Amino acid sequence: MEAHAPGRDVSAEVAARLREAITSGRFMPNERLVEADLVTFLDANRANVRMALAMLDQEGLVVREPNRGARVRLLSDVEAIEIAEARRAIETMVARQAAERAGDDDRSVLQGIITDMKAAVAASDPVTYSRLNARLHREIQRIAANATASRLLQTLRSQLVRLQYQIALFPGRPAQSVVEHANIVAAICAGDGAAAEAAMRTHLDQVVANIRSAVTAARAGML
Amino acid sequence: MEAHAPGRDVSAEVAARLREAITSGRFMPNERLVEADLVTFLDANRANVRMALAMLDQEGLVVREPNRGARVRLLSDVEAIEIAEARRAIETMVARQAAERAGDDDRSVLQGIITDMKAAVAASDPVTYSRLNARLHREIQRIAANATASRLLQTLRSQLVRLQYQIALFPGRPAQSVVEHANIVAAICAGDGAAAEAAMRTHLDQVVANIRSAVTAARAGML
DNA sequence: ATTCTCAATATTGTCAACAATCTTGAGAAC
DNA sequence: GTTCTCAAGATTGTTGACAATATTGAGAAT
Repeated sequence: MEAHAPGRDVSAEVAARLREAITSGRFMPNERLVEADLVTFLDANRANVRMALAMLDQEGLVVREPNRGARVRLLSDVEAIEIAEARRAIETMVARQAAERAGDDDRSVLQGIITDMKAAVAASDPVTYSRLNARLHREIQRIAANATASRLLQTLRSQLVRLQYQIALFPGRPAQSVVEHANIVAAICAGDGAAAEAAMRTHLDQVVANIRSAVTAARAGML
Repeated sequence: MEAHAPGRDVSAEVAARLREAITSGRFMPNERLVEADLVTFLDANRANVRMALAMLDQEGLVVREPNRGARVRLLSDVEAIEIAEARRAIETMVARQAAERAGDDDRSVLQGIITDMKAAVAASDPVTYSRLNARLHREIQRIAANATASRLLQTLRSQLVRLQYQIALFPGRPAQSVVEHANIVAAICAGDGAAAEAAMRTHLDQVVANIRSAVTAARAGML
């Protein structure tokens, strides 16, 4: 009857490590993921590696072909845009729910992030800004308290990390983005669900447009 | 250099069979999924059964606990509603895209389904109606040509099949539903994306409301 | 030089045995 | 009668060997 150690699910943990490796760029898109190599890299046995690959396949981060192994999934242009559009559809709903459910402490957290964002923009610090950006979206999800939506958003976003990086570095993008974020926070703090949804949509319209630019730039061989 | 048989992925196929078994009600929510039993039921080896369970866990149809095996996931009330809300967010977008992309042949297909729906309602045939309902939503997805959204919708809907059944049998529901569907189709055929999105939202607002009723009814022990 | 063949290698897929953990039920202790 | 103990059985987790398939590269044929 002891407090029993977590008893973590090994294959899920292996999958988490592999996910992190892929999203952090340790493996490139289309790169082969050879099971034997992953066994040593992830410090796991082959059965768990295979299960992890199956999960990440289901998740859309990896593609498997029978008898030919797994590769990091390479997104086509249209897939990248589709994913960004799906994210927009879900996250606008989340913004509305956050506005309906935010408490006083939640509001001050959000406003604090906006303050830090403005400082980061003033200091021309895109790395810090990118981190605050991620944190703001996470906080909004937490406030919305919609676990299903959060799960969907996490998988959608993990498929786009590489592009997100490039977008955050678009010249002038943070300066514009911080205004959009401030509008979202203002609407949430006012408890105005419709306004929060609209502000989030405006923001994510920009993100979708930027991804369109990014993929056409990539197609033109500029990356 | 021959045309090489598909070379189907066995674990994916096993997962598909198990998914079908769960969504069709062969296994009840919370029912234990013992690996040895699944080996005989699915005619597969344990390695593939375990991979299938991992995939369906990732998909949200199954829950696994370390050293305690897998069960059919039992949705809580809030989870069921969250899933319906997420579906609404995605499918309204799909309706808009379908309106923007529908061709003449697409329009006639959709209108044909509406005609059949009216006939099914007139004949008080909820089973046929339910089938047409599923078919209409599938056709709209096909027309929208958004593979990512279709994939998300498929997994979301698979988690709700049991509830969907009950809702289709709500007295008077088909008669109301057919009007909503006709409005969606009219907007799509008119190429009016905004109207299609609004009509789909109206329709799915009803679905969400019905799921709220269904879960509260279930909680009251009426099912 | 190019293409073809095919054996050697690399890699994935399957399987069964074993280990680790959990669950059950009969009997002991109270 | 109820609770506790713990051994037997049931189930999940891990490992290694083997089979099946794909890839590679050197040499043959043209």
